[in-house]
Parts: sequence; structure tokens; C-alpha cells
Amino acid sequence: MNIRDLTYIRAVARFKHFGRAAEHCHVSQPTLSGQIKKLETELGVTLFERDNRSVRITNVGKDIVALADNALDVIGNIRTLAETARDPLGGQFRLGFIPTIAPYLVPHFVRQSRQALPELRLNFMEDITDRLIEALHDGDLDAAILATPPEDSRLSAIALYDEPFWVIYPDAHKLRMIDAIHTSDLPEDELLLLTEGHCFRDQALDVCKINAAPEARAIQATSLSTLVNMVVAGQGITLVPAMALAGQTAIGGVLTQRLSDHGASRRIFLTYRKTFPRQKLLDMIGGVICANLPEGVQPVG
Amino acid sequence: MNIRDLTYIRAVARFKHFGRAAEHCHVSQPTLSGQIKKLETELGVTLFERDNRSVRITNVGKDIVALADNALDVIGNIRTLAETARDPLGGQFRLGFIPTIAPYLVPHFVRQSRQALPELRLNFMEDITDRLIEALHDGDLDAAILATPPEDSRLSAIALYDEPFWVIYPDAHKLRMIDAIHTSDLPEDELLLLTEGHCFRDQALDVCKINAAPEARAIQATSLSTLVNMVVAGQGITLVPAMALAGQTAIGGVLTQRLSDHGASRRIFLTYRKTFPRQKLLDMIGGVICANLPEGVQPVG
DNA sequence: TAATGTTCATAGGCTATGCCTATCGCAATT
DNA sequence: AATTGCGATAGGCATAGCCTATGAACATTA
Repeated sequence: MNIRDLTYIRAVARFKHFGRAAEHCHVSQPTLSGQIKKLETELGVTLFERDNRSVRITNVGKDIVALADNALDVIGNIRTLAETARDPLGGQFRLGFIPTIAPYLVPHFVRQSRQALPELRLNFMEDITDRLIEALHDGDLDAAILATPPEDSRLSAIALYDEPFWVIYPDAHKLRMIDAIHTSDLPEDELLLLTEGHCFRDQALDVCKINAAPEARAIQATSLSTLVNMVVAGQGITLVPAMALAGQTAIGGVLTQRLSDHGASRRIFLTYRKTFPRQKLLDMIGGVICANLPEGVQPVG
Repeated sequence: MNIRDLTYIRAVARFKHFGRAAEHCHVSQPTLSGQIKKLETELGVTLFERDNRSVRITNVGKDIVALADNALDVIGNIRTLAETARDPLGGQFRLGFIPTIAPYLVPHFVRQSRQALPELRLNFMEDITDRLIEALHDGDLDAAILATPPEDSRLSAIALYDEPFWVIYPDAHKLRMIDAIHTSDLPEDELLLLTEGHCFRDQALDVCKINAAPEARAIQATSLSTLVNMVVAGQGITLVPAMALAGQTAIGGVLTQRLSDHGASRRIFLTYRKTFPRQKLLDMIGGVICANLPEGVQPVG
């Protein structure tokens, strides 16, 4: 057995496809096939049932992959611990963001973090929640800024701040007549949303109490700025989290207004593996972020 | 990094000696030195400070070895799980015993276990408590029969039975005049004990409330049968756990009597790593043992 | 039905890793 | 000054693990 073998079986279990698993591991498919076979021989069990149609994981396979995940986590911590020992506030730190936060939050604290943690090589990655969580589990990410509390028992989180929701609508829209807009005032059929997979899409639907059949909403955007542009173009109205406005409440051709509903906001978390050994550094990074928040959001506590 | 590297650093941390660590790992000293050095280079930290006098573990080293222990435990469980999958009630099971239990308990259940678990390759090992616990942590042992409850948070145990203590004294000894012997009746200076390291030595001292300076008790034995022989030879009196008498209360030249003190007994446990994946098998083995106890002891519950 | 595509397995060759024995260098002890 | 004990170094060998090229089995498409 081999540490790398454990990453191989983890990848096959994830992709259920030898070729894609090999690609993910940066080795050729025959190499991966060979190592999987070697491991199965060594352990004396079949981990994956495979033919030319599909790859299925066996029951033992499932249990063993779970343990492999576990072992890889610990081994990743060995590396992190060594790096930390070389330089307690240095080394690499890979931080993930969801797309509805990254462009608005990063510019506000990146300079300050350079100052507070000059030796830290801070790497950023942007993706949707599900994939960030996957990257956390794989050890490809040290922490992630998410807008959902962790449900996974292996993850933990520091609450950073609360971010209210705002409505954006064309300046000719009838919503301009309302002083304090509530979600019940919003014309459901005009609401523009992000594509599936973005947590803010779900949060917008949730706060508006809409159960949208996905195909019913044909017009969707992949970024908040596109969403705003669509409103400018008169295609409808939309919700955005406060930071997307960056304090600018006046945009050409549209009006903005904070939603007046109690609870029309989301809480942002710094999420990490419970086993991650650099807890002190997490606190410092969370502190730097909270000390440099853009307008329109309140730090927690 | 390499799984084997983790066992190397674990061994060096344990022995603080490259040569003996190498021996324990069944590799040559240069091989182990080389691999340690390679790992230190890879991690960029010094794990062990070494010169011709001594080997000291660094602070990071300590933390990393702890994680290595952890990873090796998980990896051992992968192997065990695979073996279990091949044959749920089969495979190898390595069971340790303390010397004051092994010769009396094993013969009573070994035949029955063959019958109840015909596919199980049951291996026995006899050593003192401390070394059995070490072997448990190293994954060299799957479980151990101990006379002390586990204090280590990584271990758990099933209580098997309670074993009273008996006095053995020459038949001409004045103790023969007492109907119900209590520890307070025992002439402390005549008491023969096992050598240091045997838990029953401590238990005997404990129940008699003696704080023996080690050098004060020159005459010591390494097995209970030797202890009994010494009593037969008239060198003193002794205590033995009930099973050592195997139901025979009459031995040539000596008399035996159960200690009448409340609490003059010890509880025997089947101890194992909390993470050990074959809990069901543990229960079965515990069951077989309890169902075939020799005379003089009572199963718990 | 034949051609094409997809997917995992096999074959053969190369390289780097990990192991060994022999030996060195240093310091403490005799 | 010689001996002993310890870890480090040197050099050589076997093999584990990687690659590319190709095969075999099945499914899909022309």
C-alpha cells in the first residue's frame, strides 16, 4: 500500500470512472488501473466492480475509501504542521470563495492581509459551494468563505458577518412607489436569478418563498454583475447581496433598495476542516476580513 | 512521504535510537537514517536532533509523530477491514495476555473458540501490561486480556470477569489457625511477590496496603507457579489470583484460602483500540471466553 | 451490418526509489 | 592511545511505479 494509492481509490470512488480519476490524479489511466489492481490484490478484496459500461464501488470499497479519506486528511495535516513549524504565520494558505462574494470581498482585505501576514502566501480559488466543500475534503483547500453553515460533521466554521439582501429594479418600475419593499411586494415572474448551483439563487428563492421549477425560469445569469446588467436592460428585477452594491446605491437606469423583511440576509462563514491544524491562523484571517468589511454588512458578535 | 516512513519516525520517537528503531522496523540502520533524512528534507523541518550521544525529538517532531500514529492506525484498519470482508469471522486475530492470566485462561477457551470461530486464526502473545498496550497502539495486537481498566483515551474495553485473590501458605504456618483470612492477618515481611512490571504484583501490594520499596523485597518470582513453588519450599507466603489454583485448593505442603476482604479481587478486561473495526468479533471472543471460564471466577453482569 | 467510439486491461520499457553492505567520523570511555 | 557506540555517507542492486502503445469488450451510429 501507498499513500498515493489512497488518493487513487478516492478519485475512482468520486468519479466512478478510471479515465477521469486518472486525470484528476495527474497520472495516465493505465497507471491508475494498475495501482488499483495492485492494491486490490494486496488487500485481497475487490474495491470496484467494473466493466466497459460503468464502475461501481463495492461495500468494502465504500468503507475502505472512507478510511482512506481519513488517512489522507491526517497525512495532509502532517504536511501543514511542518509548514507551520517552518513559519508559524507563513507558508501557503488556500482560501476558497463563492462567486457572489469573491469579487466584492477580496479587494477589501487583500492589502491588509499582506500587511498583517506578510509571510503568508494566500491563494484564492472561486467556485460554487459544493465544489469548494469537495476541495476542502480533498485537502485542495484550507478554508472557504461560504454563505451556508456547515452541515458536514467533519467541517467547522467561524461566523464572519451578516449580509442583507437588496432589490434592484428599473427606475421606471412600479416598485419605486413603495417606501419599504418586502419580498411579498416582488413580482415573482419578473425575478431574475443566478444559474443552478449558486447558493445565492437558493437564498433568493428561499427568502421570497418561491419553489421554482428550474425549467420555468429560462433567463439566468452566472454572475451578479450580469444580473444587474439584465435589470439595466429592462429584463426584470433581481435581488443581490449587499456587498454586490459596494455601497453604491445609485446605478444608471436602476434603483436599489434594501429588503425590509426581517431575515432577508445571509450569514457568511469561514469554513474549514475540523482537523485543520492551523486554527490560530484561521482566527487571524477571519479577524483581518472582519476588520476590513465593505459598507453594508455587519460583523457578527 | 511514505507509509513506511511514518513507521520509521514512530520507531525513532519511541526508542530515541536509530539502531534499535531500525531493528524494530526490520531494516538496516543506514536505510532508516536515509529515509528519516529524506522525510525531514521533504517536510522542511528537523524531526529529531541527533548527535553521537543521543537522539532528541523536536516539538514539531512530537506533533508529527502523533499524527503519524493516527494515520498508521487508520491504515491498519483498512487492512483489517479488507481481511474482515474476505471472511467476516475469519482472518487473523492477535490476542495478548498478561502472564498471570495466559496459562490458566487460554486452555479453557481455546478449544471452544476453534469450534465457535473455525475460520479465525487466533494468535496469542504473552507480555506485561505496558508492553501489551504498546503493541495495541502499534497495531501489532488486535486486543489484550488485561487486569486493569484502560486509562488511555484511545483504548476501550469489555469487562469479562472478576477474579478473587487467594492466600497460599505452608501448612505449618500460623495462618492455618484463622478461619477467614484478611489482608491484615498477613505477615507483610513474609509475602513473596512477582517482579516489577507485573500488574499482579501491584494489585497484591495494593490490596495489602503495602508501599514496598522495590529493593526491600529481594526475593521475587517471574511467574505464579514459581511463587507457589517458593511457598512449598517454605520461603514465605504469597497471594495468587483465583485461576492460578485452577480449582485445586489442596497442593502438597501448602494450604490455600480465599481472602475474605471485600474487594480482594481484580476485574479482567478485553481491551482494544477504540478504532478497531471488528467490534462484533470482539464481542464474540469475549462471549466465548466468558462461557468457558475456569472455576473460581464470576463473569461480569 | 460494419464502422466508430468509449472504457478498462495488458505489454514493454525506463527511471527513481528504497534497500543492502561496507565504511567513515565523531565523541565518550577504558 | 585504543576501544566502543552511534549516526552519516558511499556505492551498488532490485523493483515499484510511471509512461506510451495497443488490445479487448461492448455500445452507438452510419
